[in-house]
Amino acid sequence: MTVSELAKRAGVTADTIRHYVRTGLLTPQRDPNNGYKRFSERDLQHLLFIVEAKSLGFSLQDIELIFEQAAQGQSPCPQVREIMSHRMTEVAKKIEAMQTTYNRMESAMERWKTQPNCIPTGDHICHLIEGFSEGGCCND
Amino acid sequence: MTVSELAKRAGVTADTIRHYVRTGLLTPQRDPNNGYKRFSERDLQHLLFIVEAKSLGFSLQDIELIFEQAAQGQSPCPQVREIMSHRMTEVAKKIEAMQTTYNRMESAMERWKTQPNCIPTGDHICHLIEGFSEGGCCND
DNA sequence: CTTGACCTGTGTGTTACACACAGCTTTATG
DNA sequence: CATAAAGCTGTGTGTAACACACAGGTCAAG
Repeated sequence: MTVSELAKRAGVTADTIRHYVRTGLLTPQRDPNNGYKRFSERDLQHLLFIVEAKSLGFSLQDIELIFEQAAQGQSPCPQVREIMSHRMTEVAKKIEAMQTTYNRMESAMERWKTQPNCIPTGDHICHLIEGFSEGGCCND
Repeated sequence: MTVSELAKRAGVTADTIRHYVRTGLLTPQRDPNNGYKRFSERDLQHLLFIVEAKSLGFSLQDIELIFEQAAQGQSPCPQVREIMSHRMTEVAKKIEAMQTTYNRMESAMERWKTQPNCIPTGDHICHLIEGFSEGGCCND
């Protein structure tokens, strides 16, 4: 398989695959004629694994670790469980942070409805943002 | 002010400030004696603006745009409103995607409780992940 | 054989900083 | 005053996971 054939079969872009090859997650052979990457069925299997693991929140580094474990004939399952709980708390934190930001954005938008545009005076840049926490407005 | 003094007054790290300087968001003078960055009160004001805008979901590029507008004496407010609504849909999408991932993670963890560890056979890498969507288990 | 369409590998850009590191400053001490 | 330790500085580079640009190679049609 070439890069684009593999990409089509796995539902990812060719660039994604190239990225995985560059970082060593996939190790295709090379066509001696033109230097093109040549992928096997096993490579496809690995790629599908990557896609699924990513959808479960694993990072590419996590996945590389799992591959290494498995390549040594060792069960990656204990690591998988451990990494997963790490990632879960991480993701939870990120969601919370983004939600906090989103809430701030909503309340800003709400307040801005009643605030006019203002011209920078040199003392301030944009009253919509500046002193938003304190509730100031350019016409106060 | 030096970098670290400014950092302390704004509650950010010195590296953050150095980053803003490198990208042109802050433009301190230089101490002719030692080449150190020298910040003014106006720089502090700009930095505080950056911090606040970031907490409202603006990117550094957005903020640079706002600075440019204001520097030309034009009101950045219309742009600010427009960018904000862009960013809000972006953030909402991200939150949704992460929430989806999180839900998948939760259900994976739940299912894994009853699944034993398995040893890679060459046909598979980790049954916990592989075929998770189909509900397979290494002992099926 | 040539034209055009498509595909390839490699190099670089993206976001918002954190870290490493050699060298300069400042402070404490003798 | 000399010196050594502690701290601070600027610059260079690394991070995650790709996307994009681009010069050149490949393939089918004519």
